[in-house]
Amino acid sequence: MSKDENTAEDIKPTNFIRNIINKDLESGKHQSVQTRFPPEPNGFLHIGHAKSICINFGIAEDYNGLCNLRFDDTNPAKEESAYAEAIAKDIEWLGFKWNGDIRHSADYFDKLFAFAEELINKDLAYVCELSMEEMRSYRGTLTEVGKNSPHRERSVEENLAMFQAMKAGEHKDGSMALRVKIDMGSPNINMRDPVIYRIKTAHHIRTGNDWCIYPTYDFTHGISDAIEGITHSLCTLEFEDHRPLYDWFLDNISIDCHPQQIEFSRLNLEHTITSKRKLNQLVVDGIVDGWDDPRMPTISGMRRRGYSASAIKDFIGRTGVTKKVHTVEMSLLENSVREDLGENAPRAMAVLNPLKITLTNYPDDKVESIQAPKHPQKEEMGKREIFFSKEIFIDQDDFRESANKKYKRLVLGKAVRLRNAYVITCDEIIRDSEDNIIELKCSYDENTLGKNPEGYKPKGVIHWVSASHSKVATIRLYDRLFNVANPALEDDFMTTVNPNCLQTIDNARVEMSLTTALPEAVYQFEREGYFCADRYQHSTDNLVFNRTVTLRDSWAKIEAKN
RNA sequence: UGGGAUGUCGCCAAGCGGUUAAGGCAACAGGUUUUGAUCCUGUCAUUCGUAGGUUCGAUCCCUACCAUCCCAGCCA
Repeated sequence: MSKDENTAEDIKPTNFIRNIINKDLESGKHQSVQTRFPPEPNGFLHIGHAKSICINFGIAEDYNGLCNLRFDDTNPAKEESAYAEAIAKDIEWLGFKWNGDIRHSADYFDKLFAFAEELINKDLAYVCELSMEEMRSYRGTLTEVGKNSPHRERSVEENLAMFQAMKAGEHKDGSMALRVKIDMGSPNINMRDPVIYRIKTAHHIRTGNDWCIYPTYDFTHGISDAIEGITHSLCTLEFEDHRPLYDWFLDNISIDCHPQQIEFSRLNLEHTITSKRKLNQLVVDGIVDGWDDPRMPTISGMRRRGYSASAIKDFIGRTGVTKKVHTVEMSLLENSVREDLGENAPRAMAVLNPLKITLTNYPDDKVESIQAPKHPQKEEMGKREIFFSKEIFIDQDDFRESANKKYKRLVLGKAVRLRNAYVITCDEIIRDSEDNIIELKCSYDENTLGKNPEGYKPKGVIHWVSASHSKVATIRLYDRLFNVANPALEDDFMTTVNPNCLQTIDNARVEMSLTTALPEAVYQFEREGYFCADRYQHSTDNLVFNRTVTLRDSWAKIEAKN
């Protein structure tokens, strides 16, 4: 089949990892695929994790394989159960299902300890009493080889006894560590006798106070993969240098599974930051309201913003999988969000900055009910009821006293179409004592409901809301969190925070159909953008909508040019 | 200056010795439109980091150079 015979649905993602898997399946190296997603429960998942999730779970799905969720909980000092719970929820929300129960590296602590003893028995590991500072100086530098620890030649028996003593809590934190005996002269610093167990008196979220020694990531990760029968261990580029160590452990312990570690590049997004430390700083410093603030690039933040799981997954799919360090433009994410919401979000009208209009020729007490489509292209989505009356609100931006032909909205003396309703003409401007426009007197053309007026053409279409049949709502307009494309490159990323990343409007007016909006429901407010009823603060009595993303705005471009 | 990686359009990204160098996003120019939205049409790399080489033929192979990223936690 040639490329242009493919429909969009037929196009399966292709990338270097899938190519490797395809070969492994063809060659018979593997009969099935087993991946894993191994987050450390020390923070919330962000857009970068979403990529890893999509790769690991996505490959498992597409190859009819399985993907485990395993918390990489080897550092109790940093980990919290609350994070683990939030992470699991985020993955479920994204729509992925892990294989069996949630795993934990801690589940393998006993096995890991036994493997460490095996290495000692093989004279491949030793207890080292060098302080951290000493160990650093013994390690050498990038260009100078390291030198052997004075404790490197302890007897197996002594090492075994000391390791047991470490485990028994007979030594202070940091006073000694179990190291593996590889090569202090290796050009790869990771191979210069890395530590595999350290003494750390801390309460662990899974094992409580059972242990006072904990295995390091390098020792734990590959072995955990092997225990779980992982075929392809997919991780990010910074672990490339660790691969020789990953392989060394599996080659030197008694285990009959040797997963292949494959590294891909992290996802970087313009105008955002994906460093747990920095995201945490935004939370702690009160720049945002929490890890799930709609401005945060966390999964839960994007969810609260109104981004759907499918939009996020679509975006990840569009960014591809390579080993090239890259930074993706925000417009790609916004495109995925708009595409999804444009298709699925019901329409409604909301006036952000109300300007009152009185229709002088409309009966005082008349109220008309109009059935408006929920989606202009999808009739099957049904209708909603809107109300028309003598007093209405339009947006302040949709009126000008005078304007050139390019301005397709309401102008004094000119006509405009009210979306889903009549054509009106502006007759008079009412001002307050300070010369501010506070009201417009207009006349409506009663023969224009659902049909074009005779003898003249309105300039455009604007949205509106009935004064009597609308509700006040709080609307939060979000903008990018950072003003520069790559805040991580700045000396102090905090100085690039966009002071206007949130604008709150509390006197917006929304049509009545929105009073039944459920939290997390996303609507298109016509001509404005997509808005999501806040997951936590929105209710029938207190309407709160977060702007997910604006509509594309070619008018803004035209205006900017002039 | 050691080791590991990467360099194809503004941003992503296919390509795997013979292609008119896919596609998406962005941008630009038109058309439709009761959302300046959507939708539709068109334009957008004689060139693949640079320089040599191998070959009838190179983005794909070789060599050198250049640029960028990662590594000196008892973090992951």
